[in-house]
Amino acid sequence: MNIIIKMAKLNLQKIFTDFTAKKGLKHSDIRLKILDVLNEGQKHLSASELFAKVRERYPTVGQATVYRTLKLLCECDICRELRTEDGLARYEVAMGHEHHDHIVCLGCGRFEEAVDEKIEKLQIQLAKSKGYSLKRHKLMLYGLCPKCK
Amino acid sequence: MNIIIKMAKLNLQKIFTDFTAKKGLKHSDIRLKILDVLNEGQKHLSASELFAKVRERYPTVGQATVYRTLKLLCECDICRELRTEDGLARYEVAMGHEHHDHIVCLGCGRFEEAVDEKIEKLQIQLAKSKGYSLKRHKLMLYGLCPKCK
DNA sequence: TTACCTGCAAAGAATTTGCAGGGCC
DNA sequence: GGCCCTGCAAATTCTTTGCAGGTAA
Repeated sequence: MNIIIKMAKLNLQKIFTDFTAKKGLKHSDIRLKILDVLNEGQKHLSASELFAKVRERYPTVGQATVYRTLKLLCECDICRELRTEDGLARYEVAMGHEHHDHIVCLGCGRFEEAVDEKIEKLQIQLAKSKGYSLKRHKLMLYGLCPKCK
Repeated sequence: MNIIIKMAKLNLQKIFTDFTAKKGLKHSDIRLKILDVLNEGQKHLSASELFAKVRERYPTVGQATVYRTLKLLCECDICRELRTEDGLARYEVAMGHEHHDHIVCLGCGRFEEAVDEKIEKLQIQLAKSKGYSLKRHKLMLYGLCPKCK
């Protein structure tokens, strides 16, 4: 394993462990395993997809544990939840990655990341003009990709 | 009823009727009633909230019909579906209203509309830079409102 | 020992589907 | 008359909860 990935992984594990400890929870290997699988796998996994991947490697893990762990991971901002149009909650590791938004092809369902600094800044101003202090945002762009146009 | 609202209502009804006719569906008063209730009520109703409102006025309507009608209304772009963080699908009449995005207070849950022309334009460019032609987008801003700051 | 952790199964919640009677064209 | 429409209830799907045995501290 690439040394940088390994360090990132250890780092996330430490952040997670510290978070659960501070919350008064006990140490759990299974939670860390679930974090690993989420971190190594493809992005935008739904809970049940993640559950399937976890089961491949750790066949005894129950799906309630996966749901409970995802909740904790979101609570400490290691991971974030996307609500897609299919109504499923999807998850991605957010910490240690640059912030990004998403662009989805309406033709083939292809899903990629996108970000524009100017838009980010304007969002802060827009919130401010309404009297809000912006904490975060979600932007989804829907269109047709080069192949589907 | 204000004459302008009345005309807008008739207009939406006509668009909807034309759409269902073109789709080979038959005329249905109930669908139009559901559209009216959605159009007159407060924004961002969930399917079950809409169902409750419809039932107040038309006690025999089944909730399956409300769900089916919402699907149709979204298909023809009269209404749009918002996926909020609570996992519920919420609906608002989009046609005949200016496009807008939403800003949500993380403190009290307050929900208002927001829009910025520059952001809109930059989104189109951002999509273009990825090779996509933008059809639509969803932007949600999360922050603290003046009262909750 | 006290609480948390976990898998399992059951419960819940939101939404969809099947069906049978009724209505539009 | 044929096909769509509708309410009802059952089925599905995703997610949460309760429980009983196990485990960290």
